[in-house]
This record gives sequence, C-alpha cells and structure tokens, in this order.
Amino acid sequence: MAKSQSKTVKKTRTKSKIERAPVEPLVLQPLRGMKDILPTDQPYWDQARRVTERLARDYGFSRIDIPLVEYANLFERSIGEGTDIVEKEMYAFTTKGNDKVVLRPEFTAGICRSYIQHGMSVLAKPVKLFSFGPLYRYDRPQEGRQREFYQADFESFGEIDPILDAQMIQIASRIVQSLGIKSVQIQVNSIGCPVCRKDYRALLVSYLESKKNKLCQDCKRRMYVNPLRVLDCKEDKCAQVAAAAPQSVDHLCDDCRNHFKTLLEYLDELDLPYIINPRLVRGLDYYTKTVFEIWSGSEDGRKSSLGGGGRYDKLIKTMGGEDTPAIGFALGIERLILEMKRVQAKPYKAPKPKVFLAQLGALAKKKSLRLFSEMERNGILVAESFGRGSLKSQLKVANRLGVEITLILGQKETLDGTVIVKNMSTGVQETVSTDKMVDLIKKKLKADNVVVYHS
RNA sequence: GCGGUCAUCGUCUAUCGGUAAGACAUCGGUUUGUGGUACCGAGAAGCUGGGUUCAACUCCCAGUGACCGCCCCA
Repeated sequence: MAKSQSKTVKKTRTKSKIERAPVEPLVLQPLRGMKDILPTDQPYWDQARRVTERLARDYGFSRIDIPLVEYANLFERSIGEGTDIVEKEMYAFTTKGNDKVVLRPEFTAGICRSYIQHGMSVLAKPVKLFSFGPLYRYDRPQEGRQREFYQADFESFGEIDPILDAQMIQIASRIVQSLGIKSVQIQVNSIGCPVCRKDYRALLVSYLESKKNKLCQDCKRRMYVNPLRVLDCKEDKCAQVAAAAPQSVDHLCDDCRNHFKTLLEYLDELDLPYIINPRLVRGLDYYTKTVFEIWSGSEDGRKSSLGGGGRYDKLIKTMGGEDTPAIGFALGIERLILEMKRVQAKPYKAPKPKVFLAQLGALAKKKSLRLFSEMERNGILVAESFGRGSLKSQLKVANRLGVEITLILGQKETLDGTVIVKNMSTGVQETVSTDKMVDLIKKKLKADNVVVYHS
C-alpha cells in the first residue's frame, strides 16, 4: 500500500511540469432526485412489494423484468414526441457505441417491446404481466417526485372487453386499500379511439381557437401540438376555457361510448366508487378509450396521484406487432409509502429473533460460531454480538433486542459440552447439553406461541 | 425548464464576526461470569468553492442538494 502510494507521488511529480490532473472531490451524496432506501424504511417497501406481488399472483399476472436502459426512440415513438416526458423528462445519454439511449421513464413501452419481440401473442389471451422497479425522469424533484422512482406496473394484452378495464381498476384499488390507504378517489374518463378522437379533436381545436386570447402561452402552443392537454392546464384562465369546452365523452363514437358505458356498469357492480373527470387526459399519446387515475384522500390538504393508467389498443400495432388491444396501469411506490405514513398504515413486520447467543472467553467464542449456524439451520432466528467481550454488555444488547431466551456459553460450558439457557423475563436459567439445545429452544418458543420460522 | 425558502455532530435543536452548546442515539465505565434505572466518561458538526475582513460557521457571490409553488406526472 505504502509502496504504491509513493509510486503515485513520483508519477505525479514527473508529470507536474506538464499538467497536474485535478482531483475531483468525492461527493458524498447521490445524484439530484435520487435517494437511498434505508433499512428503517424497508418495512414499508417490504409491505409494498408483498402486497403487489400477492395481488398480481391472485389476479393471474406473471412477473416480467426488463432492462433499465432502452433505445431512446422506443419511447419517442410510443409515448409521443409532443409529450412532456419525451420533450423534457428523458434521462438520456449517448453510449460509447454511439447509441442514443434513455433510462426508462415508464414500463409500458419496454414491456410492449418485449411482448412483440418474444412473440407473446401466441400465448393464451389475455397475457397478463406485471413488473416492479425503478423508473427515471429528468425533472425537478419535490416530495413524492424524484428522478429515480419506483412503480408497480400491470399490463394486460389481447382483450378488448371493458371487463378488463374494470378489473384493472379493481386491482389498483385493491392494492392501495390493502396497504391501509382507505380513502382514495378513482377518476375515470374516456378519450375515444383514433377515429372519434380525430373528430373531437377538430371540434376542440376550433373551440380553443375561438377562445385563443384567453389561454396561457403554453396552451396557445399546446392547442395545436396536443389540444387535449389544454383541458388539463392548471392556469385559472385556461381552466375557465376548459370548463366550457366540448368534452370527449360527449363525442365518442358508438363503439367507444358503449365501451365506456359498460365499464361504468361494471364499476357500479363492483361497488367501486368513482368520479368521471372529463378533463382527465393523461400525458401520453398512446392511450385510447379508458383512462383512469387513483388519488389519495388527503385530509391535510396535499393531493397527489398515486397511480394511473388506461387502454392503449393501437400501440402494439403501431410498434410493429399484430393488432392487439391492451390496458395497463402503474402505481408510484414512493407516493404509496408517503401516504401509508400519513395515515399511519402498518408496515411489514419482519420476524425478529427471540434468542440471543452470548459467549465468554476465546474458546467459547470459537465454539459459538458453530452453535449459531446449527440453530440457523434448524430455523431458529438468533441474534448475537460476537464482537463484544463482557457478558454484561452482551446481556444489555439481548435485553434491548427484547429476546425471550439468552444462551450463555462460557469457558466452563464449552468444556462440559453444555450451554446455559436463560429465560429473559423470569431470569431463571438452566444448564443443558448442547445436543438437546435445539429441541429445547423449539419447545420453549412453541410453548410461548411463538412461530418458528423455517428457511 | 421557471420562481421561492432553506443547509450546524448519526438525528433534532441552540449560539456567535474572535475557543461552536445541549438533547436523543452510539460506545465505554460504576471491581470477579448476568440485563433495568441512576450516575460518570468518550467519540461525533459548520455542504463545496470563491470573496470581504486582522479574523467568517456567521456577511457577500457562485455551485450542489433538499423542500415549496408552477409545469407535469408516479
């Protein structure tokens, strides 16, 4: 080590006349908008993962994992060139091989790519897939809005029936409720198919043109690029214009209107309360017919969208696959967890060790490693503090951990092939031979109605 | 991408243009191989880079980050 250091110094010295390479300081923080998920937060993440995985399984979804990085044009073509995600939120860069790539901003495009590539259209329909992982959007962070964030994503391919739409909304709602978030609002809307949307769009544009001078700068531009999004503008003056604007639900073709009507009937049947939000349009181009979002109840004022989704019946074909109707949605994990904390929902409680192994002296210390492993193999969770020497400090740790039994292994016990089993609540202790130890502990834990976990 | 607020031990919070204080947490001790409380002790901080000044954690500028509002979304 010292040798290589002096070598480095020499090198620098010989180089110093030419140019000394500036040493970048080590930045001890993550990139903007990214954060560590610390052990203290993991119980919430565990809960989010467990609930989504269980419901995915219950509703027949298979897990799929796709790469974090894809070609940029996969998203440009599917999400749409005029959208905010593509226009300004892509976490994009060029590789050494000169490929233009992005860190995935959403799941749908990548899953569709995989669906087409692997010929999943031959599978029994509907093909139901779910995923869980990080997404990246290069925008300005705020609480519940990071550059790296996680979603649970559900996609279903090959079924046009609106019962699928209802079921997807049901799953989303079930996940949120199962996490202990009771008061949520489901918003639904239909933005029609390419055919009726075209007519509606023309109608909307001509209406917006007549009110042009009452719109904000952004919307004056947006009305031609993506007029539906004007309806979503939060500017007061635009909202006023939007309120009187023609609504897509009033201009659906027969097929789309029936689809929407049937969906609402299904939702009524499921007793899922919803509100129709004619201004819900969502920021991605590929949606057709049904779109929906789930909003938190938010008694303390803050409202945030926990997730959303919709139908994208034309996307697979647009991307080069066979004509396949599809619907999907995603939930934002960080937002779910923020909401869980707000409503004091219970996180997942991992099983905690009920046994502590204390050791005293060099010989016992050596022996304790094997003892620990023996118990682990028998499904007994054991805590220890092998680095500590004194029995007193080890018992302190045991006490703090709240274990029921502490095993004490000293010099004497090691030589006798025994171990002291101490009941931490009564203080009573007995000496048993090590070969009977596992059975005895199991019996004691079981007697206390304590589950013994098996690996 | 635009506007605003903020930045001190691991956490929370003081103070000051001239030695940075406390609480919680952590670790150790209060005589031998037994936990709690109490008591004692230890370690631990001015985001980074410039400037003003005899002197900067403090004032100024820039950067970085967090948060808030907008945009948008999850």
